[in-house]
Amino acid sequence: MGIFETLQERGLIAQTTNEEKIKNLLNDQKIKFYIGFDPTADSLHIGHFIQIMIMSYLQKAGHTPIVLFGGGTGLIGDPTGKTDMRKMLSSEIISHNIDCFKKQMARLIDFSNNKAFMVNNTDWLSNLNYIEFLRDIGIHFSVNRMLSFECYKQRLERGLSFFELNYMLMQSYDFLILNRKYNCVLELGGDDQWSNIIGGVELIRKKENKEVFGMTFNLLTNSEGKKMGKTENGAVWLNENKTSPYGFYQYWRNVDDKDVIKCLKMLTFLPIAQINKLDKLEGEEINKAKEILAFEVTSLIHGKEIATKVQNAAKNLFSSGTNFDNMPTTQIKSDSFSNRKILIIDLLVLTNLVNSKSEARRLIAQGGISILFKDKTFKVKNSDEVLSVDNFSNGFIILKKGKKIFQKIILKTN
RNA sequence: GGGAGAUUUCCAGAGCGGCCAAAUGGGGCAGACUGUAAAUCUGUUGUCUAUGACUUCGGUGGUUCGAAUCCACCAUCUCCCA
Repeated sequence: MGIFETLQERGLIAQTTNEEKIKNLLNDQKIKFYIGFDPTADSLHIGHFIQIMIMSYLQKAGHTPIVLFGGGTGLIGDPTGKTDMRKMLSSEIISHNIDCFKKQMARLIDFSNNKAFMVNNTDWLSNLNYIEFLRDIGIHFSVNRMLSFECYKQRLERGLSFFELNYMLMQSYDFLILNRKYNCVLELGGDDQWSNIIGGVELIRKKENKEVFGMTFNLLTNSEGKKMGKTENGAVWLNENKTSPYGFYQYWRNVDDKDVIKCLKMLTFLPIAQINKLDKLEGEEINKAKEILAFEVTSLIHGKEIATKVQNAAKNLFSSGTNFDNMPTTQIKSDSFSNRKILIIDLLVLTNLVNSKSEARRLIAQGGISILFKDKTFKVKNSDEVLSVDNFSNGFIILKKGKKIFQKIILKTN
């Protein structure tokens, strides 16, 4: 079975410009392909992760990935699928973001010995001459046609600036340049990128009289069709400072029953036969599949060692073990105490478990906070309740918010 | 350039000059039930030194005992005409 079939089997492939030819290209030849990344944040998130997985698959199959950083296009912002115009970013922020992306990608993609390339489209976009660009590239794009694309239709209701409309031209131009410079013949992307991708394929056909290809991948959506990887903090980030490995693990541990198999296929390298076995699990047993999913994804991102740690931490907490290692921890200094005592509400705010004292009071009133010390659990019943230094006789206590959120509080004696 | 309209709390979207910290829905959070799932039901969802006080309804001023609500100007956006 070829690599194309592997991707297909895992439910990754959404659309292709020419399935037969792409299949042939990927299964029987060695090609260069590219995926673009917009450096709009200082960390990759789970949506990017799928793209990286795919690059990894294809690299292992002998193809050469080109990672394109949209340093130039990032200055515009992709209007696709966005209801509002994106914030414009300064070039300093963008280059910082690119550095962060590089580090994270290096985990799964081998950049040594020209096995993969990284390029930045600032290199060719920033020196463009407006008139030449219009004559050379702009002439090949029909605005009528562009506006008929689904992705722009939404924006037509809300407003789409000329500025943003150019995004498609620039992305298409990227493909043209990469084709000329690297002989890149395939552009990949999320399914929301479909129209931008065919823009490039058509441009190359018109300019170079060559046939190149495009293929998109399914976005990670849950059974209700909503994008996955969103939390109250915005996204599930790959950077450990933005989403802790423990939080990352927990996100996947808690996915809906209906989404586990899909996630296993799309986000792990687990053999399909093994996934099919897990698919047979029912009822409570599905939790096993979730554990595997969480472990596999976490180890791909944070490494096996950390994944093992956080998995143990989670297991211990939820099976009421007594091992509190490797869970999210906050240190507090003893000078946060007055008279060797601290209000529990204040502690909750201090540890960022809540955003305000009002929220803390509300939670306590609804019975959502408990404290664990000296191996016993106490529900906090009153917002006047106080914790004293003596309660830290083990050196720490555990704060519990709701059923799943734990925080270990270490008393730092300074 | 001319005209019409909009801007409300996380989002959508009500809002009569006093009874508006602001309806309703979504989302979030918590409780019950569970399997660290879903569904369902309940509560909650500006802040604080907390039965009261304070700060919010694009911005700045004004009218008024009193303004999210009225007026003026500014900003942004949408629509119609050129």
